[in-house]
Amino acid sequence: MENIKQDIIPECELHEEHLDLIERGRERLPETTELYDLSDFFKVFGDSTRLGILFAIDGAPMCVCDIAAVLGMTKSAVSHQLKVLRQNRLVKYNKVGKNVFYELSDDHVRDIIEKALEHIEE
Amino acid sequence: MENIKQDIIPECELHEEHLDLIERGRERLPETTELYDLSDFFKVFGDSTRLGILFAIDGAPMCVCDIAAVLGMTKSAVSHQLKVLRQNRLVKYNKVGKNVFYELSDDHVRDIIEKALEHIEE
DNA sequence: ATAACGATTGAACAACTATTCAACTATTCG
DNA sequence: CGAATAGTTGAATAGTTGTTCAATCGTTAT
Repeated sequence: MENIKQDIIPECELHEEHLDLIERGRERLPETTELYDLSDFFKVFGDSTRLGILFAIDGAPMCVCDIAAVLGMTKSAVSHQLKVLRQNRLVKYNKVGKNVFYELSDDHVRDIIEKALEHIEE
Repeated sequence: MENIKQDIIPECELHEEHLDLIERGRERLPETTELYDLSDFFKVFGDSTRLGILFAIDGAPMCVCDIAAVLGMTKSAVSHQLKVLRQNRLVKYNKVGKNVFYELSDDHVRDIIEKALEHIEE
């Protein structure tokens, strides 16, 4: 019975010829931790609820209740996602009485979303 | 027995006062489909394997086998992620004999990643 | 033809994520 | 104080996602 071909770290016939190509490819890779930070950052934008929140508060700070009203969601669901946005420093907040008003932390956020929209609308 | 307070679409005491705020928030929201397209787009970047592929092939086209060697992964795993990148038009490919060479589809991709890196490195 | 190789694919499984529900904190107001 | 309101949080659940494994497709070479 034959040894089943395992797919581990592969070397194709061009491997020897491509050794320097592979080496240069490896050099272009950021460090593992940076790669993870970067993908984590994008993950935050990869959810329509969180994006919705960012669009909603872009321009005028809003309280959780109003954000929830805009999106048609529960306060709880919105609050959970606001926590993610807070942890990633995409929003800042301001407590006034019983209400907490959220706004975009800076213009960077807007920039990134606009770049993506440009790419999509092609 | 009391009616348990449900959290449905909420109206806080400021609701009346905030009606126009909420209305303007709603106007800032893109259409639902656009919001989904946008978050789907970001989801593609929200995975370190896919980002790794994009960095690896940035500058020089590479075959699947070599990309796998750079990342230390199986061809299968890489191929699955290349499929996602293809479907989102972030890479284009070129078949040469038995090999398939992948490269970035345009400079937009680089731009978006750089913007994000700027934000992270703060 | 048939064997070998690069790449792709579908199914299965494990890990992760978003929403819901219920309980809880903090602030205001009677 | 006690009741009401805004918001947060943890646990549970349902849905999604990434990798592995095995099989398959397409091209090249014998």
